[in-house]
Amino acid sequence: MANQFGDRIRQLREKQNLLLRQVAPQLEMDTPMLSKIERGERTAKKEQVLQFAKLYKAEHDELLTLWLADQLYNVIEGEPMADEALKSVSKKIKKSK
Amino acid sequence: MANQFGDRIRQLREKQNLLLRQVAPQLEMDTPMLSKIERGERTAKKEQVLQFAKLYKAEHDELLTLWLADQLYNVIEGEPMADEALKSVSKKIKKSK
DNA sequence: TTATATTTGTCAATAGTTGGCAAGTCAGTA
DNA sequence: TACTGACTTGCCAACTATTGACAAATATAA
Repeated sequence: MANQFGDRIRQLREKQNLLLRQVAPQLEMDTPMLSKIERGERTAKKEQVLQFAKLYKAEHDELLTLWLADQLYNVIEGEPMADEALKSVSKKIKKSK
Repeated sequence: MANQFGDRIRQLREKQNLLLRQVAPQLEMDTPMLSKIERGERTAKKEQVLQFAKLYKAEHDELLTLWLADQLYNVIEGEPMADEALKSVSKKIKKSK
């Protein structure tokens, strides 16, 4: 499973010398839950991505991109046609702009 | 919602002059269910994509790509960072090959 | 050991999905 | 106006997945 988001928020937390138990309450979750999110065992919800960004003074866009990428990866993981499908969606998006 | 897959299998069915009630039983589903899949109200499961391909003598790869693209689209629909996320996943995939 | 940090396991509650039926619409025909 | 055939809509019970929370286990350091 992909976990770019979790890896990043762990990195941010450690860089700021914060403990799980210090951060978790600020996101209204318990310590085990935050641990799971950082390790990719659970996924953060979208609103929480924003909260993480604020808390760590990180770019919301960066975290959101990682979070989205993880979800996309879960869809196409192991799929032989993954590349084609990704291209097709990219095209579709560009048109809709 | 994206429905490239549904549009395509409807197109295939109509091209071959088949009725919902003729096709549905071959996929072990009822007529309303097939109608819903074609209109994108429900999503086919992966095994069914293969069955559709056989039934309509279509390329499995083509249908699978459309089916995947629909799912990807649902993840990034309306997301401002969609493009970045898609690119990031494409890169990641190429590396893992 | 003891204390602190993190991870693991489990579970009930909740939310989401599935398959199927009954009833509905719609178009064409008599 | 009915009738028929093709498709769609609405609904719901059964099933599956996800959630949040807790206790307990493990790890790390003094």
